[in-house]
Amino acid sequence: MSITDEILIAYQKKLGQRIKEVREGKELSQLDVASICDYDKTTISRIENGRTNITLKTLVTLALAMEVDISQLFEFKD
Amino acid sequence: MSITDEILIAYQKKLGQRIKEVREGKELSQLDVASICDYDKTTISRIENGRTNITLKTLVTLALAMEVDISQLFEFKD
DNA sequence: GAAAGGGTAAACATGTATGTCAACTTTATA
DNA sequence: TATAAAGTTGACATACATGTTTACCCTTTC
Repeated sequence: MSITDEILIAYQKKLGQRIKEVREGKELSQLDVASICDYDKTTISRIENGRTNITLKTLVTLALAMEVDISQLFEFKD
Repeated sequence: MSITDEILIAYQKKLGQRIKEVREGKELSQLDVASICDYDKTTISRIENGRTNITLKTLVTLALAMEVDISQLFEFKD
């Protein structure tokens, strides 16, 4: 486990929290977002809990589903 | 090739251009960044040319190497 | 011309994100 | 209690990002 890996996991968690925050702000359930994205709810849960090294494609899909800019998903502290 | 895929590829290209812009602003070559990240220069070239669905880990690594916030990498139009 | 630096590209291996399903917990509501 | 909705987790399959090597194209500089 390198330092970069630790930073990555911390970042995954913060991004997941931010995605959850945006989702809840739009009053959407994980299942709502999953269904709009045509993802399984498992995927949304994994992302919000910082258990995945998310790809740009997934970020684009989530941002479209929640009607926000991707840059807004990166608007968090640290 | 779905509409989402087309949006993704357009996004990959814009992000790649933005990464290149930031790198050149710091007067770094692709090889410089690759060496700091411990990546092969092939990887940097693929990313800047929008040929890869980049992961968060790679974004974190590039941002650390170029000493910018990840959010700055998403600061481009559209 | 030759050599070196910067960038691009194809091919293959490996690791892992996501797809998918099943089972579980938690919370709310009746 | 029980019923349902929301969320979590584990397991396995598939697709693809990245690691790596090799080879190539441009410039520039000698």
